[in-house]
Amino acid sequence: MAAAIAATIRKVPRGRVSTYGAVAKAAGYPRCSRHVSKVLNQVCGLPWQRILGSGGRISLRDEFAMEQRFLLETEGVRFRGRRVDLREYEHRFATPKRQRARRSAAARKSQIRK
DNA sequence: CATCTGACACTAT
DNA sequence: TATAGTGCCAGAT
Repeated sequence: MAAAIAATIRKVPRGRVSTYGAVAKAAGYPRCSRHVSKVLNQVCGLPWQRILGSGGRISLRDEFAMEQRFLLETEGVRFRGRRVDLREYEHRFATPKRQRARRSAAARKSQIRK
């Protein structure tokens, strides 16, 4: 799985970005956004700067966030304040086909919520 | 095998 | 819109 995630991340072309959730989903693990972060942190050789939080937010510490932002701008990605225009830069992964048990996440949730 | 952890996502304030 | 709290999954320890 870690490999799948890493591979997915590697698919993001230069000048493009993606989000943890999107990567996780594309890799076939819809709810494992957190693992994406772990993979990024452990696996070397990944375009980590192209992975952002939901909505294009940077979840890194200021120093690293600055670094990431710099790198991305170098690749041609423009920032809108503290965020990135995902509308334009979010990379669209090919159909994963592995659409894993998306179960009734919503159902389960609503059951708990109300 | 049991617990802790993580660069998150999502909802409610 | 920004901040805080809660849920989640699988890898590491």
